[in-house]
Amino acid sequence: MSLSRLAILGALMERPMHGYELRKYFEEAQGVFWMINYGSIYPTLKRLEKEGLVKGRAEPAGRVGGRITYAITKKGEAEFLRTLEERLKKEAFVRDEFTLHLFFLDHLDGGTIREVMEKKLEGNLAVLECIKRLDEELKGTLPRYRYEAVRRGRMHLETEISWLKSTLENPLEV
Amino acid sequence: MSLSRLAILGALMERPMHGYELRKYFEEAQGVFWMINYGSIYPTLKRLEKEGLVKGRAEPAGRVGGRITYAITKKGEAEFLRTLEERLKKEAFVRDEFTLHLFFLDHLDGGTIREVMEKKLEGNLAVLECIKRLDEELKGTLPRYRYEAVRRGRMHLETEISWLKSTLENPLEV
DNA sequence: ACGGTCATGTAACTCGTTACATGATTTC
DNA sequence: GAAATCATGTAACGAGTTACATGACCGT
Repeated sequence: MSLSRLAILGALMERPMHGYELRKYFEEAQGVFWMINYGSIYPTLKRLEKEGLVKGRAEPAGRVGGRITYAITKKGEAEFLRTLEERLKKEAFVRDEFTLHLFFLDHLDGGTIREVMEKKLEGNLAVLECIKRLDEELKGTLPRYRYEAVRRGRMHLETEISWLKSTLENPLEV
Repeated sequence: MSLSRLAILGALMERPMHGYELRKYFEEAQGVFWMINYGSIYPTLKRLEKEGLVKGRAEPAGRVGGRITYAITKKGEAEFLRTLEERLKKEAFVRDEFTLHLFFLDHLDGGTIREVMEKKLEGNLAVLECIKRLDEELKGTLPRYRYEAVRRGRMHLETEISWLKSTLENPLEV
């Protein structure tokens, strides 16, 4: 099962939603970490419904062009739990794009490298602020592992920032 | 330009290689962080050659089924540098699969969660050992940013391990 | 009456993975 | 001479992104 399918089922485990709402949900709940496009949402919902994992109903009923709210079915719940466990158990190889870029960075000139690093640092500091706010706001209200996800994200961001700073402090001697 | 294309060009910036050798190169140089499949290598090499970014020659010449060694061209070098810079400059959104899983972890039972976390911890500790060895072996011999890539990988691994440990120490009270 | 945002959808495309097929060369 | 590894390739598939198209509803 694809990540998008799992993500949608997972969101619907919480409450029924329509397509547009799913997008909002991911933007608000974890937009910093993970996102899904409309181009994935609607086809995936259709397919999930055909397989009986979710059930859609027009709401308000009969309105043309109105929204379709999808709820997860019993079968969908079982499938979600099974898949989540399965995915967690098989070690996923993480292809880190930035690490690959880093391996080739020596080919670029010092000025470009510095510029890129500074921009990354800036971006990461902004995201960190965002996560800290999330953390403050949501502390205590979140389920255990949802909070752990935020904490983990924050820790990795802080590590990245610390690495960027130490790298910037020791510029490449030419 | 796709990641695979960039990766292949980047490897060929170092020295000419044939397909099989490229795979070995990534396994040895950065297998912990990044990998490429044969299913990507050969078609990509062909396409790169058609575009004049690399040049292949049979070696030893004329042998049937023998290897084809590819070297990067001037055009390829220019394209590689341009693309690397371009990619670095546009902020890439990182879709972290494990974070998504984490957001849904509360749906699983405590035993399964513990099992998964322990396995992750074990796996990460093994990879850390591997990176530490790399670090020791290669310290001083690596170009600046290639070494930074290793150091960064190590730092993030240590962060992940520390997060896993602290999470395991505070089991979910049921 | 206009702009914004709510809301659904499709088509074309790129990318990458997996599995398979083939055969040469080396090593024991 | 058998097994391992070197070496190249293809076909089918699955997943995700981007861009586009359409139209309703709401506030000012």
